[in-house]
Amino acid sequence: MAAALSADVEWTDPTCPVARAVDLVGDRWILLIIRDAMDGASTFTDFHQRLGVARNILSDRLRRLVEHGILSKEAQAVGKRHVYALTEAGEDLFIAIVAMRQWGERHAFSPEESHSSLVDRAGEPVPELQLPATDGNPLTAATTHVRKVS
Amino acid sequence: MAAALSADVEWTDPTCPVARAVDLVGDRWILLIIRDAMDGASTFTDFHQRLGVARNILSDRLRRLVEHGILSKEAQAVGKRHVYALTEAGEDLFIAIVAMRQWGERHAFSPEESHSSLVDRAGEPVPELQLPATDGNPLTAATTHVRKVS
DNA sequence: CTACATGAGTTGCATTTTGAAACCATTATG
DNA sequence: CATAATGGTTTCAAAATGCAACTCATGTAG
Repeated sequence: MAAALSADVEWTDPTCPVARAVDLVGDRWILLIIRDAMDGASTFTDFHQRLGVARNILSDRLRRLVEHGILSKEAQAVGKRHVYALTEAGEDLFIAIVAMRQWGERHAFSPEESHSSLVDRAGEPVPELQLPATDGNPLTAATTHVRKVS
Repeated sequence: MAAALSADVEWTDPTCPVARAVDLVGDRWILLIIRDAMDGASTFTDFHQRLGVARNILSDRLRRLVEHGILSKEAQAVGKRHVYALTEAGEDLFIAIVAMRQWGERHAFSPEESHSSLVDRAGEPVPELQLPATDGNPLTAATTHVRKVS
């Protein structure tokens, strides 16, 4: 498990993994870039067309993601020049994106609105994430706490 | 499951739950506010001291979170005046925050750095989130895809 | 070979958002 | 009564964002 970061980052809160994650990927466009990368987008134009983000901003975000080891950028010999691909660290954001998606499905749509959904290869809906304790009941914010570093 | 939103939002991508979630909570300070709310922060001063965010920005984010039904704001009779608390929709972000935390633990720390950790009431570390398919293997971006709305 | 199109950006501003500091209004507290 | 704490708002400078236009390299049709 290599570190995702080669460039130096000014951490908001150096001992908190949530804060470090937010420093790296807690940006509106970055999260949507990763969503689209997981859905098959791979070139600058892919991302630009899907997101409708300004080109300079897209350029900046792609560069930062490559610097931080979340995307890789490879030159292709023929045809399309550059291909962005998720690194292992980028692929590993899958659970986080799914968590966002499932929260959005539950809380950002009214009952009569329809939305896209995530399905497996058989076309079956992906199940809901949960965090079972050893006793089987789901853990929540109320049943857990942060143990600060010593 | 009531909708989280009372105020109108300009959705970046109205049919995508990830995009709607990002529109509501995909902001650096918002995610850290929710983290701290889950860790016991409840007043303006709590959040300000923990985050070190500018007061006007904090004020704006708290207002937006209340507008969108993620936090509630209640006046207290005696002592501290206002108390912010997570609504049901806010509590339900627990899994998403944990996903961010676990990704951060895996990819934003070098081996020799230490970080805070999330433990249950018994002091046991919270297990890693995963998304098992019906066959038992974890689902990934490669084994799932987005089915667009019809 | 020339003209045009495509991909992947960069540059130059105008607008927006952010951040820091100061200010303000209401309770408490000595 | 003077002072402090709480929960903000205002002001203004600096940074980030967004849009349009420009660049530059390759590929493609005539």
